Amino acid sequence: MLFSNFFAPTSKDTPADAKIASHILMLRSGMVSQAASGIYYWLPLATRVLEKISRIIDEEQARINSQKMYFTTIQSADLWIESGRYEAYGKEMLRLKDRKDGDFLYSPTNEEQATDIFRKYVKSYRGLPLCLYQIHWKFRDEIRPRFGVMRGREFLMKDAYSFDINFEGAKASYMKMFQAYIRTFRRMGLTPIPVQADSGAIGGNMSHEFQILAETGESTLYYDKKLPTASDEELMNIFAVTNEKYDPNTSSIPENELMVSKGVEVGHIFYFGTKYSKAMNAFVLDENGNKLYPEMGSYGIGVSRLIAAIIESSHDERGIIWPEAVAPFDVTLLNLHHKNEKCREAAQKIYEAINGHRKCSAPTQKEVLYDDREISIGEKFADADLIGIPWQVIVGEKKIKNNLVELKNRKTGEIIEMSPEEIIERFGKKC
RNA sequence: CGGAGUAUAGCUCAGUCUGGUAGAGCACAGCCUUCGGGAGGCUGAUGUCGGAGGUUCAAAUCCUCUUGCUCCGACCA
Repeated sequence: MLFSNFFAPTSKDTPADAKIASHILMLRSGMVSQAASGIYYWLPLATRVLEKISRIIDEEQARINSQKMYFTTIQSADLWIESGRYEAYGKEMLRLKDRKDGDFLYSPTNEEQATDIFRKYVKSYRGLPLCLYQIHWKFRDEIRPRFGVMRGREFLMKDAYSFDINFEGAKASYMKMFQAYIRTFRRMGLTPIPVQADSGAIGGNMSHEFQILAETGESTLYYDKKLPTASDEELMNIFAVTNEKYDPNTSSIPENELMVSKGVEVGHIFYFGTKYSKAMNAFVLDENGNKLYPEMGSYGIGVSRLIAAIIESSHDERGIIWPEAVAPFDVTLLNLHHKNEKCREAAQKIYEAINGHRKCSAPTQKEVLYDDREISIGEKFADADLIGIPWQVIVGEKKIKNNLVELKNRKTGEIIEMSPEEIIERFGKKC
């Protein structure tokens, strides 16, 4: 992608409304733009990150046989009346009327629809277990939206729904999803902290939140200090709670091994048994021909919030530092001297080698943002650091005389000099 | 929902107290000079002063109503 063609309206000014790093940086880097309170446009840069995150989620869901589909954003109120939540959900739910004066709502969550699609088609215990998920927009009319996309009203959420034949099956599904979430967050360069949680409006009695440590987080976490170094399997059993549940008198962790930090909730999983299957008469026949109401769970990841959480946990005074797995581009190419023929040639050659072979679908292919704009050098460096692509290839006239360019690591600041050919070897498409 | 603010150019804000020609910096467009960390100069374009009503010879400014947005609290992926 050529930066001169790329819609990323960066700014050095900090908008007055933004208070926390992720909000400031998302606005300054041209990722999002506010459309209304708690509602944001997602510009191309942010969209790339949403897609990177979604792909990781998709891969990890596939591993546990959770199948992707789309529920709907607009739902008929009927299902919610049936489940009993139409009244219970309150003002947070956006209610709508169609032209025939029918009652609809914009999905805040989709348990009812998942149960509905299940009961329509699954009639036998042989159809279980089943797990369906989507990554789709939700709307919750928060009393007070704040911190940019961290607490927006409209947000992108991954939500999965599991159906099992009995409690043991449901618990196994819950545990599989638990592990999948740990892997998902770790692949994004994050350290998730699973904490026992209340199940809120979703209902049920087994629930965990996944928190990411961040100074600006809204939750206070108490956890065993072993946690940041634990393996995926160990994480599940390590002590961690939010402040609402922490009681120093009953805590099993000695004070000197206890950590207290602020966290951002990025995932939440629930087991709620037959709450919806019974309310909505979703049943299958078991091997004896008896009615069996499936045991259900639901599993959310706040995809759009994750972007903010990642930035909160990975930035410096100059801008964002993307973990490689979710970066909008793998590498950015800065041509410092666009009037210098050698620089132009070298940059163009590198750009084409990385970006040129669009037919190549090898998994090693890298995406490059080439800053070809005719602007000052300082502005290029500032934008590159602000946008936070993990690797910067810097082409300048001083080095190119000796057939050298620089490879700079955004996170460490480390610079390695190498030839354009070596850059191509490292980032070029390999078919 | 309770409390507190705020609304003037794309952004950050001045001007409002004390009514009298709509402003600055940044950004934007053109030209010139620069060129290893948001450089400098010249020229230029940009506004229903959030909306409605009122007072007045005259309203961004005073009064009334209204809407949006932000912040602080209790709720939430």
